[in-house]
Amino acid sequence: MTSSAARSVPPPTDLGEAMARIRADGGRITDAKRAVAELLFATDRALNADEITTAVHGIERSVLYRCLAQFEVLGIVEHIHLGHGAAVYRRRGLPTVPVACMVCGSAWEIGANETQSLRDTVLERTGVTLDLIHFPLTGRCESCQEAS
Amino acid sequence: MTSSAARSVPPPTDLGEAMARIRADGGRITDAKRAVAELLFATDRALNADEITTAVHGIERSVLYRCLAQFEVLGIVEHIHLGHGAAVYRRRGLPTVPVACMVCGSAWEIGANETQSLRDTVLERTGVTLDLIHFPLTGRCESCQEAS
DNA sequence: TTCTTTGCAAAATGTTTGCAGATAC
DNA sequence: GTATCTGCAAACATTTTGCAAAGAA
Repeated sequence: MTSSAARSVPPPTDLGEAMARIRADGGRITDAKRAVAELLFATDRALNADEITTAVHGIERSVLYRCLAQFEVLGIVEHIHLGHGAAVYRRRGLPTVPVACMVCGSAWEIGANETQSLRDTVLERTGVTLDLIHFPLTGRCESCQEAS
Repeated sequence: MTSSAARSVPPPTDLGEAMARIRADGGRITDAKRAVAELLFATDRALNADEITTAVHGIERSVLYRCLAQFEVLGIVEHIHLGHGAAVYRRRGLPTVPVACMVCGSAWEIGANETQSLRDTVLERTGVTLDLIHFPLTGRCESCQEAS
């Protein structure tokens, strides 16, 4: 495996392209990888390691993390820290960014295009090209805001 | 200690007001609390537990975390997860939000006022009132962007 | 056949908790 | 005097690592 550049590569358009990318990098297609990839390509929801482990019927934890790490390096998946707990994983290329309430933990998504003006501002001020994926946009949801 | 509402309370304007707030809540002013609070009020930089421990000359780790937790409940400090490592803590009321490069870990700040249009959009779309403090705005800095 | 992957156990990290004795007020 | 705080040790949750055996191409 020739660990490559991750986020610079475009996301794969489908499961087949994802598998091909693993092969092209010298990786092998195993039951574990196929199952995890199929799961993540079958939904737009971001899943945590527990959820994936359950869905993939008892894949070993370290194996799961290693598959996900490989997928991330290859630009196939990305992970998000929604809050203080476990990270969640989703396939790359989804056009939304996460929004989370830091009080109750509820999560939403908004279109990445809606963040354009902030991205312009931050690029100008800091040189940072935002992706807004690794961590959610954080605040308080309506009910938690009222409750305070 | 009558654990109160945290983020809803305005930040204390200075160290004295912070100490008064602890007292008012039934807390005691100890050497540890005074030292940690003085440190955080003496700088605008967000510090992690290691840095605070060093600066406060060997305060016990669990005591430090308990002080910080109490300060957060009282609206005196806030913590930020800049990346995958330890959280950083700063006094509340600073008018900036963190921006971080997820590749190299470098961090910047931008004025909270510069995020107004995003805050309007997210409030309208999701009902979430953003604070953008708990997690940084994430992306790739200029050099990491070029390197990819 | 060769290099990658698995499965298990153990480590690492950062933070939290339980508890007995010390301390603030 | 009494509730809060400290200091220590142990637990905790999530993720990472080392290694020998199994598996993919």
